[in-house]
Amino acid sequence: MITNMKSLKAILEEKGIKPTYQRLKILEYMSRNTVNHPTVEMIYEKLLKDIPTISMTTVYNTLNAFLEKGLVDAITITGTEMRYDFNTDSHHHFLCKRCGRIMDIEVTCPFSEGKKLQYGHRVEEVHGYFKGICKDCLKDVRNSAEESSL
Amino acid sequence: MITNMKSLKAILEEKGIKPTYQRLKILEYMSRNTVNHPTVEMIYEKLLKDIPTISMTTVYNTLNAFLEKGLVDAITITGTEMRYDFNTDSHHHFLCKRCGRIMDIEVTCPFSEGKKLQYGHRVEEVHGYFKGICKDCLKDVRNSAEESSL
DNA sequence: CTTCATATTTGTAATCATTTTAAATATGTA
DNA sequence: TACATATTTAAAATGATTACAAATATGAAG
Repeated sequence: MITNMKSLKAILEEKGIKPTYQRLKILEYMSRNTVNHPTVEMIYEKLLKDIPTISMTTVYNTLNAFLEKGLVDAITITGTEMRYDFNTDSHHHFLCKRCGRIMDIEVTCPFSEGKKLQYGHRVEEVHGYFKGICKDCLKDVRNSAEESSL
Repeated sequence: MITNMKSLKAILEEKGIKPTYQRLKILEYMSRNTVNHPTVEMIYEKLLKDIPTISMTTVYNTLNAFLEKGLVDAITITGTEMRYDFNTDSHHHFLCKRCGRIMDIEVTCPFSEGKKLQYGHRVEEVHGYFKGICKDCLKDVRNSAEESSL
């Protein structure tokens, strides 16, 4: 787990991205929030506390730069806004329709491998996700049902 | 393959959707265009020729109704606009970054089955897609390379 | 065939995520 | 210190989608 400023700086330099304060802070945020798959808005709102002058545009530009260099992945799963993922290792996601959380899912199969595609297309990206009701929400629903039947 | 007005009407009635002219035409379009995964715009532009008064809103409303009743699937793959699919059988997609075409992909594995998810979540939807360069575009690229080396 | 209630369609305006643009600011170098 | 370049910023533009309200169609009751 890489969380200190020094190695974040090294990561950016390695990718040929000038390590400005904003970029370091955005990368730091991403590296520390690997479970919530944040939106631009979420990142922006959080960084406002440290950098009161930061703009949405900077967050957008920075994430697009990170994306190009493979520092983050972009995931379109909610249908409304882009989610970003610091974990660029091959994995899939689960979106809970009730609480809205996005969780990582590990699946190994011809789909997640991608390469075995027989159609002659050159596969560059593999995206997989599920939608449904997450474990925790299922528990909540059960609890509510119990309450209402008292 | 269901393409005549009569059975389209039956499909709508079966789902409790009143078979208006617009809805029949939209369903007809969907049933006849199973390979291009159209946008709302594409459907709208085509139907304008038959129904000069049709509105975008009607196409949106109708597709949302179809979606709710499971007559079509919605796929978010380009990141910019929703694509609709008349084929609601479990399958995945390939988006060509060069020509923009979306092709059907058949894959059978734990991911496409969905059910085998070990995390305790209730899976209601399975979405999978690849991005890359399609077979035909790869050929084009090769041909261009040959030309430029003449 | 009229009247009325309801559903559908339509056009316009609003919304929301994202991109574009241009000015302001910061950075690095001569 | 001065200048060229990159970055950040705010504001405006864009584009897909939804909300809204008026117009139109539909279907049943008298």
